[in-house]
Amino acid sequence: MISKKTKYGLKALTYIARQDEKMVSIAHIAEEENIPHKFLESILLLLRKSGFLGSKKGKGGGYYLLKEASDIYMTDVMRILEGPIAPIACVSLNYYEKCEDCKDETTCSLNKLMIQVRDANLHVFRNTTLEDLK
Amino acid sequence: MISKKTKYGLKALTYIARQDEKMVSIAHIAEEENIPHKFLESILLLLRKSGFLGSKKGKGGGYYLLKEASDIYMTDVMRILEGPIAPIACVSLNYYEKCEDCKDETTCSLNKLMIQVRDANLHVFRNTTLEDLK
DNA sequence: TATATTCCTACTTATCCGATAGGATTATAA
DNA sequence: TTATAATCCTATCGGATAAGTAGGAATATA
Repeated sequence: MISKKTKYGLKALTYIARQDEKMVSIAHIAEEENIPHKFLESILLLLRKSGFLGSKKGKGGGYYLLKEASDIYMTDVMRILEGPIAPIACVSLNYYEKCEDCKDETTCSLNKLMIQVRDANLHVFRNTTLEDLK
Repeated sequence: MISKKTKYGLKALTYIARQDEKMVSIAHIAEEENIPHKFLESILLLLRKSGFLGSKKGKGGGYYLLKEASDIYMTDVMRILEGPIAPIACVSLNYYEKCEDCKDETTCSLNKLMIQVRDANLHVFRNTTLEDLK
């Protein structure tokens, strides 16, 4: 199950993507999408620092997409918002960690299943961009 | 990411499935698979109450599979150990819950993506049984 | 100068995960 | 009968993480 952070983040990105060219404020998105204002603020800050969004301070300011929606892949967004796409760290491509209790990962009974799950999810996320959510 | 409960549960089930007919004790599995004894105890209790395992108390007792490994589907095991297979409750088949912040689920921008993820995972779990993990 | 925005750090609160404690119950076998 | 070895059961605990909040600093506009 994805976190609320991820859900809110995806909704906000979609909302911004729908407003071509225009700047969108946190307050506006929070209102329209029923997201707690301060929580959304921290999420958009993260998305800006991760290179998805640009921002403008001051009156009339807000957020905007730095790339075309069709160039923003769910693989990248999910990794920032939710973390690993793999169901377990020992088969993660981007967040790999050794399994503590396992003697040998390659012969672990879970290995094959976990890789299948990872790849199934990767397939979906690699073939979906923000454009598809609009 | 799956919980340790799920990981340990799957490993334990696999271990039991490998011992044809024989009873296996918590202590034995805990030792072999490097799982904390008391934690494993609670997991096996759950799996027994959920109908996957039978048990026998007292000296020489332990756990055993109630069905053939090839009849134990990952869909069922995962739902007990990990909960919903869907990435979000509002598209869950077995753990459905209404989305709070959403006006209309069917027109929600996340809906299609979440269903795709759900189905991708379902496909893997429906086509994997405990036999495949042995 | 008033106002509206983002930026930033820290904090709080609640929930869940992982693990443990301690004994009750039950079966085996010496 | 008794010692032993197992599951059964309920409760609890510490720490991490999730979700959300506070409060002001910085910046841009009109």
